[in-house]
Amino acid sequence: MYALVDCNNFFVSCERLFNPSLNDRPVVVFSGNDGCVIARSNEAKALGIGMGQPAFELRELFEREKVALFSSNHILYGDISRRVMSVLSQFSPEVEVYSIDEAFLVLDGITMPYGAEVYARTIAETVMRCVGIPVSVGIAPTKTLAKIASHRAKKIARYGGVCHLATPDQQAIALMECPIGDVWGIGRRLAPKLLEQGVSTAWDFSRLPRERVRRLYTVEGERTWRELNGEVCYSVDELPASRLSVTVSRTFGQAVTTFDDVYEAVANFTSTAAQRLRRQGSAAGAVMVFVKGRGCSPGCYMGALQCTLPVASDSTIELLQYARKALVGVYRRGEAYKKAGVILQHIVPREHVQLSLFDTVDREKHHRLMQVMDSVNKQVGSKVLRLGAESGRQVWQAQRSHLSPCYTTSFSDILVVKAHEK
DNA sequence: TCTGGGGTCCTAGGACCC
DNA sequence: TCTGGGGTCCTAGGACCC
Repeated sequence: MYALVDCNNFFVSCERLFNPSLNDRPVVVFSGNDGCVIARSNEAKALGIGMGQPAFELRELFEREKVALFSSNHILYGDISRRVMSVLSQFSPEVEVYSIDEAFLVLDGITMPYGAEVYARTIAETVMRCVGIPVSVGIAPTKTLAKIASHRAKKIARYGGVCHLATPDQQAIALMECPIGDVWGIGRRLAPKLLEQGVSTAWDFSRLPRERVRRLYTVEGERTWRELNGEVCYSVDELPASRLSVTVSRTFGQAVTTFDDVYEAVANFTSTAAQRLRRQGSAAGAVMVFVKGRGCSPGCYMGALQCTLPVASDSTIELLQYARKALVGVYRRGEAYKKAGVILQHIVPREHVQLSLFDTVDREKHHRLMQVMDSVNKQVGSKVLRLGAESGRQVWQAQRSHLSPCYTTSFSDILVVKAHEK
């Protein structure tokens, strides 16, 4: 039995946590550069604001309805997420952190004297009391069904935030009421295709012959089919798998033209990516740099170039040398750039790095230096120690006009409670 | 004019080996 | 008309997730 715990309107809930005046008001959180809406309060959803909708389309509505606007504050959301996950780990020895706002819990073998539903309510109440974030809980025999259950927990008021699909009858009803496009694993492409064939609900899909599903929608489609029919195909992964690639990319706050400015951005991205690489104990065998010009395709310049390292590395210094080479290859004078990114590829565990007879780099020295940088930055603040190439005019930095304070991670941002004197 | 960022898996087809 | 059998690796494209 699996429980899916899903935070309600997570980014908005994080903003509300330290700013209760936002309760009952429409609130939205923007993507990077304040470009799109990526989180909405229920009040904002009711106004018809869509997920991913561009901000410029909504300017009038924001004004008229007095919508509270926020730039993404991922430092805050990440910290609150860790707290939620830490509370959840008290309720099951097997927890899979599936995303920043969701986790699967294995409930098998847990003593639940009042049953799974009461247990789920206790989970939700505890998260609310300890962290202050509202969550919905769905319980079912497979992850895909648990997803549907949590959906219902959120959508249907009488469930009060908890939905347990315990019996085959309850599961069948839930499937019949679940539009095919809402099924985990059926996306934007497959849903219209299935609708054309008269498959409009999860139930319809689960009734298709298995061989046909396999033939038309490959093994992934078949797994979804089996999960809907109660057969476990996806188990819980407690340890996050080591990444096969690490990407850091950003849209610039304004168009950037000079090589030095683009390089400064690439240096920052490489540094962040390399730090993520070291955190998982890996080294990368190749660096890819891509840039995108201003405007829309076609006609907008796009370039990407990969550089292979002679020996896989996790050193920011070394990776940046190759990133620079790649950038030199794709950079075109006179072009105005709106976005750039760095992708670390051919990732291997650090201890499995294939050495080279002709290697001239003192890897031990690099490694010790990176360790010092990482530990200092962890204690004192990210990028306090950095490469010179990362500092400069910072003209590429994103627009973030509606950023909230880092209430929980920065001393200067901690809320001050004032005592009013009479 | 203005539209995010970060991932994974699967398949088909081409190129190659014996 | 008939034309072996078995494999690997790589890439592009398509699909999905949050």
